[in-house]
Amino acid sequence: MDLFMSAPRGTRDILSPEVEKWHYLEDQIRKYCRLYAYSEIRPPIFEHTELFLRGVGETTDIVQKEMYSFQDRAERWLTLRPEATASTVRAYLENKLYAQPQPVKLYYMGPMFRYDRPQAGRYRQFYQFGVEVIGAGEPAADAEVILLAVHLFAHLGLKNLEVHLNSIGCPACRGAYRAKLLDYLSQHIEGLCRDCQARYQHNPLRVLDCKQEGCRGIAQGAPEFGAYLCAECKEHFAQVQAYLGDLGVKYQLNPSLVRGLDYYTKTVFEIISRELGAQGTICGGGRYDGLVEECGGQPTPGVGFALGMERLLLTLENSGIELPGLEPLDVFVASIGAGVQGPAFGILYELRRHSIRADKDYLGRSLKAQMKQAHRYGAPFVILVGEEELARDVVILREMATGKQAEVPLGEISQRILALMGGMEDER
RNA sequence: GUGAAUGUAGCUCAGCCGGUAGAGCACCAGAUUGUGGCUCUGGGAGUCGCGGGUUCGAGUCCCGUCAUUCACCCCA
Repeated sequence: MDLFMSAPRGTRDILSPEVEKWHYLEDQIRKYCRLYAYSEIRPPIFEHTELFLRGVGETTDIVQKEMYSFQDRAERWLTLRPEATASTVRAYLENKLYAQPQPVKLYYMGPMFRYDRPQAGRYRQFYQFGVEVIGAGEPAADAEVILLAVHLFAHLGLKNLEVHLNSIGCPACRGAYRAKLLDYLSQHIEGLCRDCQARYQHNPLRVLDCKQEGCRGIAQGAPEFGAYLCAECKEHFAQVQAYLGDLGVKYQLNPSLVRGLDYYTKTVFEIISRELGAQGTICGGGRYDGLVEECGGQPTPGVGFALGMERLLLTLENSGIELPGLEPLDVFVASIGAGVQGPAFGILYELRRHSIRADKDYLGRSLKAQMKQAHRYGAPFVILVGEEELARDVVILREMATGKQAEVPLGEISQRILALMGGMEDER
């Protein structure tokens, strides 16, 4: 196939019957956001590149090698958003949301873009749902955000998800810990893998998360961050855990959970599925108390998460959870003979005006073929429009399940079907 | 960015030591001309991912390329 005839690498088309599952998920997500009193924000898909450099952090993998950046005709540097927290914070400042009652609780849903090697559960254009609570530094806000995700997952029927929790402290205590860690690692530098020798330079905390045999051994002996958290961070983390514990949210402490974005402070968490292989993180997030200030605002705390829609769908599928698919048709209108096309089309419109989901054949096919089509669409009723009947101002109404047919006057079609559909509702 | 596997009809796949492509499902049509689900019969379909090489001849061997998948990396 010619290159231009296939979607770019790491992108794809989402079609029925999959798209109906997306609709369902999106509906449930909106329902839960409403329940938790979050309002939607729809930031632009691209932003000034500078926003991500400052917000996400110059040393992160996202900024260094995964951004889709380009210049527009006026030579502005723009970037397709790789995540939406930076945009949300920008919008918070630009729209002066700090002047509204705090905290501001927002959610977003939409495509993100990262130039990365595609893999199961990893795309270059992928969809995230995320929430942000800006203006609340209390541990309860951390707990609420985690609870929202956990609650939603439970509602969708997911079990056996792991909530991993850690605290990476504030700039003050992280600095102190970082110094200790660097000191320790410098004594074992020759034992680290090549990647970790690089991490030692720009993000030593990540060494703790390395999966290489040698690095793991060294990480085992590294000083524990927990011991270096300042009093405030320690107390904050303890309260987050207390809230979650009181609500019965199961979680596990994971000291090696670091996360790759620069803006995180204090609480970080991931929700992981074992059904996904290597890309097991469905949901990741944490607190970012320095980000608003970094973007030019007053010091303002924030906490949130992002959830990968494709990974969520994949986990649901691998867990054997069936999501609602394509809705069946209510009525199929079959026409017999070319002369009745006009009246058949009129009846179709009449049904639709009564909110009855209906369709007909458009290829001039045989009645037999039309019946097959009606069956395939799952229509419980078929209206047969024939010349003989039309001459007497009636049509035939066929109930597919039983094969029973009856003549119905033209003017009573919709009411008759609505009555029958109501009857079926009652039986459920 | 690194390593590996895969790439044949819409879908799932078969195709032996190289000899000019097959099955099932799906789709379409028919089985006394105005009726679905079962059955039967027939039909349309593929430049064997793309490009090059070896060979008398390549889906089958070699190289490149693109894509998918898996692992690394990273994260959603």
